[in-house]
Amino acid sequence: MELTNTLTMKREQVIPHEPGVIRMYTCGPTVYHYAHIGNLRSYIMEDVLEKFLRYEGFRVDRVMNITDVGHLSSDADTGEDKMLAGAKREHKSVMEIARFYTDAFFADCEKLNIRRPDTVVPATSRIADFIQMVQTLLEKGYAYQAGGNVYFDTAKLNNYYVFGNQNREDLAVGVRDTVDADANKRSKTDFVLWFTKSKFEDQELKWESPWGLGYPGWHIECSAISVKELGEYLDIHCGGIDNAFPHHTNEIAQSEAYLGHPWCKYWFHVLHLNDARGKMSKSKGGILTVSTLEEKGYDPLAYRMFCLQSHYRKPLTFSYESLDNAANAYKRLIERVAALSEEGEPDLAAAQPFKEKFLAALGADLNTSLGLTVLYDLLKSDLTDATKRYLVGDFDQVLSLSLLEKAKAAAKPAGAEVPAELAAQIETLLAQRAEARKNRDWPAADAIRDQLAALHVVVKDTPQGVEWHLER
RNA sequence: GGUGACAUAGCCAAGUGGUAAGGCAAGGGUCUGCAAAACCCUCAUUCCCCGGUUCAAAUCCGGGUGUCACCUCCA
Repeated sequence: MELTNTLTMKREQVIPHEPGVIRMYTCGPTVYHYAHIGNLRSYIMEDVLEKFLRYEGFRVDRVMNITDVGHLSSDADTGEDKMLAGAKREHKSVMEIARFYTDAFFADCEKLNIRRPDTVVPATSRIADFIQMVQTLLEKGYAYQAGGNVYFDTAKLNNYYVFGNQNREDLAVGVRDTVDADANKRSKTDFVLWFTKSKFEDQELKWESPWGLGYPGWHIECSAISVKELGEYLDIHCGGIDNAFPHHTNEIAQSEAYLGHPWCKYWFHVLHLNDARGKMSKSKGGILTVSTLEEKGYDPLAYRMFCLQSHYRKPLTFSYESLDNAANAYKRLIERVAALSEEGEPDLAAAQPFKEKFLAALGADLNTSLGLTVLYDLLKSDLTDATKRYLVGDFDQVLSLSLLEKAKAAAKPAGAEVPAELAAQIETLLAQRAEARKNRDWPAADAIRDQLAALHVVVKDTPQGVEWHLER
């Protein structure tokens, strides 16, 4: 398949280091708060990428870290550790917070059909590896100690700014005056590998190291975990676009200095979900979570549909109007699938051209919007229902919209999940309505239908008789 | 100030030189006591603006405008 590689800003054919195997790393969440739906957009698109690569026949080894320590809200003394701030806010220990929000994150992922990566590594479980990597960087001359901390020396690199055409001078000029400089740094772009001089006296989590009691910088974990779990050559590194600089830039600096050779070939960055005010972010507040959507009556998978309708390389603006579009489209899609007969055997030969179109759509820089169009084309085609169902299931391995499952649930006989008491009430009302209709007492019949509607019962008068089902 | 991305109907969106996919919404129709559902039909002479290249441009080039992001922690 082809992907836009942020490193080159070009669409490139993905050719893994080892044929047939894709090694994929994803920056996981910092677990100090609930993930918002903007965060989740990235994870949805990465999930589609992973599943599509599998669909194409690759073995995909995927690793994700969980940032549960040392993620500073700024690089200077005014900063605060996010984990610590979360713990303080909720009067819990840092580890309690980490566990709680890690679980919450994966619960949200499950609702969105995001597959949990094979390997999930909390940063705090790999401190020894971080120390070893920092040690090696010091030995190789890429790091220095100052003011009690260990810093990466970006001046040792020929090409530090790997994404885009920025240069040191421009960044120096552009620095915002609200950001305090760290006097220990030899140059502005240097970053901390290991802290011993904690700015936070009450920092809970500290570990012994050759440089004293302290904790890791926030870039080292991804490099160390990735190299250990996936080896010296990484194929695809994923993350939100905001991580390109400085986080991914620093990861590349560390990893390549440590390994002594190029490290990761493809960088997959998902652009942001914005709202009317701009980027949705935890630090700005006013975030939307999966729970928020559920409370408003949306199926989380309607949000997945919303994301799939758009391209990962484009900023997406969230609005309830757009989400309603997607939710309607999703609902109607399920209805169309539910209407397909389950009889017969699929005609695989007839299905093949659609599979190829789907492969071509997703293979072209993960064009999920076009992939969805292939799905609509197939539903409109003159294929047999069995073949259509087969293709829907096949595509859904990648799209993960639970189309067949939802369709099956939608097709369940009326009353299947209705408590007996309610069912009896409904039956009584239906009988009364039938009587009223028989007597051509339309106002009474409509009034009863309104009563049923209040119970979330939708009534249909078909030539075969009266049908009803619960509102979804 | 620097860097980058994006700009297609009411909304989401495809399209990468050959004459504007698809979805949602909307309007009309069939069906219905009326609805709902389903089905059928309609819905961008035009792709932010101005120039240029070309037989041909939404697509390429030049110049504008606008929006967003990054250069602090963020997916």
